[in-house]
Amino acid sequence: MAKPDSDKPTAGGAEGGERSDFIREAVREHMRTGRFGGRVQTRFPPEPNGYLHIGHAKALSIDFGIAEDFGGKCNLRFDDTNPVKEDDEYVEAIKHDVRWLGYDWEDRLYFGSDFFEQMYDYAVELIEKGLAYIDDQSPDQIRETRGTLTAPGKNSPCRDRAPAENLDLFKRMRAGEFPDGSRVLRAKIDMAHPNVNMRDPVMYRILHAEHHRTGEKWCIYPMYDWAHGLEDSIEGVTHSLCDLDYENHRPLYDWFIDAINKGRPEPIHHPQQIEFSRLNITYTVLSKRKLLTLVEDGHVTGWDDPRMPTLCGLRRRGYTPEAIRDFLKRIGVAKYSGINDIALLEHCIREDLNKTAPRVMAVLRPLRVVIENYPEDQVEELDAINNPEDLSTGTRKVPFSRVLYIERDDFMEDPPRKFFRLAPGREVRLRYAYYITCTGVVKDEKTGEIVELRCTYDPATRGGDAPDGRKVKATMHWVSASHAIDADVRLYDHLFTKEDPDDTPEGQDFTANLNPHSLELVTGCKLEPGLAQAKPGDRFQFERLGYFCADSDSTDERQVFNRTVTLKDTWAKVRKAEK
RNA sequence: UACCCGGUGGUGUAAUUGGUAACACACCAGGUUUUGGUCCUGGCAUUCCUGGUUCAAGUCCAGGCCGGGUAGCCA
Repeated sequence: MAKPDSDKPTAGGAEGGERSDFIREAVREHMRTGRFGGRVQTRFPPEPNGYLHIGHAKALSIDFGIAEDFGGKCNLRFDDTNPVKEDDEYVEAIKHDVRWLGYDWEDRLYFGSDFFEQMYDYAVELIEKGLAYIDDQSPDQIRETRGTLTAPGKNSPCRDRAPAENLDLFKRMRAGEFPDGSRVLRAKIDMAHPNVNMRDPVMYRILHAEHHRTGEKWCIYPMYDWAHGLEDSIEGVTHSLCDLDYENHRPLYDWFIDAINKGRPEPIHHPQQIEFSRLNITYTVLSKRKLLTLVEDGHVTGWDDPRMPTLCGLRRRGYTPEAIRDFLKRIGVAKYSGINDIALLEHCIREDLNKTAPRVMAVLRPLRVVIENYPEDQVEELDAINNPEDLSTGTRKVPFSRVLYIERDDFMEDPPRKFFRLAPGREVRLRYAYYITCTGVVKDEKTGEIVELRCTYDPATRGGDAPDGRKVKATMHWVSASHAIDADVRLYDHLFTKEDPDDTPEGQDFTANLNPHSLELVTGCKLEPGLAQAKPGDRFQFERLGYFCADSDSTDERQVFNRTVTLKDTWAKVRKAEK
């Protein structure tokens, strides 16, 4: 399906959906004029040399999204033209991430290396037409004679080699007669071209390396610029969507196809490349090189560290595919290279999880509370709502007893004006339980640290409502001390302290802006007992704190949770404003 | 001082393709609330500049200013 010749105008959604951006507009115009026979075919072309990150997800959402909007198809194609960097391990990881995000390439999985033979034949055609030549210069010589951005380059002494000799040399290159780096095949374009990419670019280099798919079959490998457009052409891709980096390369891709088609009875398919700006997010780096540095230098624990913007990192952090796709939809597509506020991503995950994550009570920094007038051995099972945004998820029972834990932050001995929570003599509500009043503070004699609160409860307020209608200013979460389970919780914050991590003093790199507090490990947390059943990947809202995701590091004795994102916190804002 | 591409609020996008600036996030101010969450209401831009065409310009034209990218046998 959607092969070059199945040119049936695409049905349903062929209007291009309700979304409007400059690419969809162009495709719509192509549909109107019949440019590609009413066909839309895209592709997502990662190189299998690393893990996908949210920037790739933007490309994914454009490639698959536009195909879907116009009733077309999107291929998954691995661009594997550099055997020394690529590996099967990445192929599998990438496929997994693409599927996780919710995109389906069906049976259209391709590898650039599947087309090596065809590309070789095209190269032979160019040589025969005198449009490509073998250059014996060294890499250094080629670089030196390329010229600069403002000065033209110089012709290679090999440039006017006869086609027959070029062909012979090219065949011998393939046959393995020459060592790595000794020769290359170059396109014969123009060494004085103002676009440096057009100064006789290298098409093939000699690389005696084992390829993850073709093994030892080849010892010459096509350069990306030569291969990429041909892969698109062979697959019948109508719209080659890519980021702005390749804008200056488009004339070259067009030149290659035109050169192949020159004098050819059956011209090969000529895709239309359209470039969009890549994703930038505040407090984040999104380049493979920088992400690799973070991993290799141990600034994070790995590619799936929950602070990483990789898809595996975001997944472990607790992000949902829905939230990521929603974010990508909201930021749109354009050519302007701006920077997106990470707050929007956080908004998207909150919005998703608010509707879907079960609420539970978890005390991160426990403060012991004894309800003095509550019977010593009594335990009550109280009803708690699982999700007030989705009552169909029902209720659960949580145990209440004489000794509880509350959050240390929820008590202040000497509270400022706007602090609504517990304080000496003050009454608050324990969620789904009772009103309690603080009657005493127990301190460590040596350190002065508060170790326990003494409180009384009002039995008439069971469930959290006062029959006399009296109000409290705060409702707090809690757990029963004897029933709670233990957990470690990882609190994550932005990986960098600057919106633009590259904004550094002279001589320093982006790692100078690493946030030393991007991970805070909190041990000895107390969770409501039901959480013992949580499985890695399960997401919850810890009431009043944020959204958390059970981590694979959890053991039978101790659950481990990662904080996906905090709840919006106006109290934190108030405190910050008063500082 | 070469070539390519951009410029609409704090941020990212929109504007029936020439008809009087919209949406979201952020921020600020209120309301509701058994989560200081959610939800609701209100506030927040003379579209980089200067000229021109036009009844009418964010949209078209000219010049300028500013920003990004480009010199791998990487992709």
